[in-house]
Amino acid sequence: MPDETEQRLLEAAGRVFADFGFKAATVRKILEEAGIKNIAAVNYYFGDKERLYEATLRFAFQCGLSQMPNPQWPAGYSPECKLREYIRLLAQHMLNQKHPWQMQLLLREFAQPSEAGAGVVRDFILPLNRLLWSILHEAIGPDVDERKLHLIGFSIIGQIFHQKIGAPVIRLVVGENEHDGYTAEVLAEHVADFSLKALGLTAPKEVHS
Amino acid sequence: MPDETEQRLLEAAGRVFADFGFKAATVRKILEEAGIKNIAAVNYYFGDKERLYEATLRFAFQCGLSQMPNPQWPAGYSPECKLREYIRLLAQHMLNQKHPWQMQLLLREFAQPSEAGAGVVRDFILPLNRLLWSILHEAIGPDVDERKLHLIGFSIIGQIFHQKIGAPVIRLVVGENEHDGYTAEVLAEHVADFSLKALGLTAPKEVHS
DNA sequence: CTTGACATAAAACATCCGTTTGCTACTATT
DNA sequence: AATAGTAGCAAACGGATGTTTTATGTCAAG
Repeated sequence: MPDETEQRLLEAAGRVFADFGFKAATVRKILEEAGIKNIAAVNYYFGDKERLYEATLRFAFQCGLSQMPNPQWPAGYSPECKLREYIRLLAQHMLNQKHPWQMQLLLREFAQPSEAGAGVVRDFILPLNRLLWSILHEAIGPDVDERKLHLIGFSIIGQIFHQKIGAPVIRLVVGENEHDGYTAEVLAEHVADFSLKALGLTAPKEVHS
Repeated sequence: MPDETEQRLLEAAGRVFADFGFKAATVRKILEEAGIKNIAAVNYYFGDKERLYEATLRFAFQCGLSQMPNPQWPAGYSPECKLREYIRLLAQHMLNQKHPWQMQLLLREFAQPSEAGAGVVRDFILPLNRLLWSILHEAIGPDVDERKLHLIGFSIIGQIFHQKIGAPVIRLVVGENEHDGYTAEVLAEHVADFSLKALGLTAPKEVHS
């Protein structure tokens, strides 16, 4: 089956690239991970290693990340609820990812965008920010400096990203025991509480706790 | 001069390791960067590439990061001011670093701790967190869940780390023009305002803006 | 049945990388 | 002056890696 091997190649490449980075990931390791004995498969299907990487990036984007929120809320939905839900969606999407390598790969490009990934990352990050900005705009009011709006957005996203990117170190700092309790739901609720209060918004659903 | 070359080797290794990561950084590239023609210098002074990496990590830590705050405030200093100052110190230290590769190297270990760097990173991150926790403890009161305290700390640190780690993407998102205005002072003030309000603390120095 | 395109397999190639080795120059000690 | 230790240098080695080439199998169209 022709395209089946190509698919396995992409998934295996995703895992290996995510684990080791572009340079440290070897073609032979990817092939072994994919269970393919044909050493020339990468060059046969993708030309060379670099184009395999680009394809893997695009694959990770289409497969797991373009399905992100873009939720359609009913008219009259309060901005507070929208914001809380946005945070919950983002946290769940980043932390409960079924295929962890997809997010790992994107985070690699996030910290050090390669030429290949700059466009892809921007296509993923920018809409995420635009949506958040529109919510914030609605929540705070129209008379806010645009730069302030951006900074608030980064403050919110930064809290979530930090929990994802820094997870290994955070685990060391608080101990495995406590860190196991850092589920997406717990983190989302904390970030939402923290951020909503920072914006001076009444926090809905704060009955419990 | 013997130790001079060793020093140049360490600094060059720092830059190259920070730029390319451990695997992609080659010994020959480091030597070229250091202006050393002796190909065996790395092995001569450090044994092998890996021990050079460890030494570089330790060097980066001692040279630029152990000088971080640990400030001694006068008695009676309000927790609000302490917190605001802590944020400003951390932001300045992370963003205004004279030798960018030091922070870059640490951030690499932050996202993907190697065996060599786990201890070093923890020695750098943990005291930072302990100090912040003590401030928060003082600011909020003794009757706060410890886990909540940790989460608040990560929310604050996460905002700053995100601005550092994600700088390339953030620059793409908001444009170079606006991003050039994201100085350490501006970011610190925003993060402090945001976080202090989230904690329900009165924000000092908020007269301007 | 033959042909030709496609997929797999395995060997081979050229390059790069970390490391080792042998050598030379210099310096301080005896 | 002779010796030992240190530092720099360049060639070379062994191994890994990306890629190319050649050979083999598969299968549908003519």
